[in-house]
Amino acid sequence: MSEKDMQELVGGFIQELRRGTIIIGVLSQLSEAQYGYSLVTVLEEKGIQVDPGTLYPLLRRLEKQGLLDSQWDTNEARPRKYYLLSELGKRVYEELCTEWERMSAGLQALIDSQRS
Amino acid sequence: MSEKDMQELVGGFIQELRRGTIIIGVLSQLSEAQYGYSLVTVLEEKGIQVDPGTLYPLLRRLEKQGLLDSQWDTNEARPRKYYLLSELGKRVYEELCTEWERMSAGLQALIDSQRS
DNA sequence: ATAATATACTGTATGTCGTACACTATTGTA
DNA sequence: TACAATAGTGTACGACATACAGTATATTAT
Repeated sequence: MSEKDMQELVGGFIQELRRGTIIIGVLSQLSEAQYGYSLVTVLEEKGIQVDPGTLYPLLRRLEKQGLLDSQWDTNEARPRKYYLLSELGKRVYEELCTEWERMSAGLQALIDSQRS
Repeated sequence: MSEKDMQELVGGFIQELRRGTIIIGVLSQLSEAQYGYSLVTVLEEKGIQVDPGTLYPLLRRLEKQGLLDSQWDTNEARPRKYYLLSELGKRVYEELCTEWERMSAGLQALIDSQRS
C-alpha cells in the first residue's frame, strides 16, 4: 500500500472523528449571536477548520432541530443571518460537552495505558 | 419539545461523536493479539461500550483495510479468531492518536474559553 | 469603467461508520 | 433437557461532513 493510500485512509478516519465535534465547536460560539461567514473565520482562528459549504447547512440543520434561533440583519450593506443558541440549544450543548469530556478522557486513558 | 425528544437528539449527537473513536479504542488494544469476544469485555472494563454486533463487523473491516491481521485458533474448545495490528495498522494508529489529541485539545480549549 | 476578489448565502448528492438487528453454532451450566 | 454463555457472520439503514454547484452583490484593483 502506497504512502498516499495510507494518508487517504487516515484522512477518512479523521473525517469520521470530526463528526459531532464540529457541532460542539459551533454551539460553543453561539451563546452570543453571530453570522455564518464570521463564524467560519472565528472557528478557523481557534483551530477549527470548517468549510462554508459545511457550516451553512449545519447552521440550518441545527436551527431546524431547535438548537438555534436565527434573525436576518438587513441594515448593513449586505444582509446577514445571525444565529443564537436557543434555550434548548444551551441544554443540549451542556450535555454534549459533558459527554464529550467523558469520552475524551476515557479514550485518552486507553491511549496512555497502551503506551506504558 | 419533550424531555424524551431532547434525550433522543442528544443521543444522536453522541452517536456521531463515537464515530472514529471506537476505531482508536479497538486499535489501542491490539498491539497484542486478542479475539473478538474478549475485546468486547476488555473495552467494556475500560469504559468503552461496544456491542458485539458493532465490533465484529468493525474488526473485519479493519482487516480488509489492512490495519489488522487475523488468525484462527482452533485448538481450544471453541474456535477463536485472533486479531493483531499489522505494520500499517501501527502507523495508522499512531497518526490517529496524534490527530485525536490535537482535535481533542482544540475542542477542549474552545469549550473552556466559552465557559470563562 | 471593468474585472477580480471578497463577502454572504442556498441547495443537494454522496460516502462512511456505528447501529440494529437476524442469524448460526456449540460449549458450559443449571 | 433447557438455558445461558461463548464466539462468530451477515446486512440494511440513518445521520453528518464533504464536495461540490450555484447565486448575488459590495468592495477593491486595474
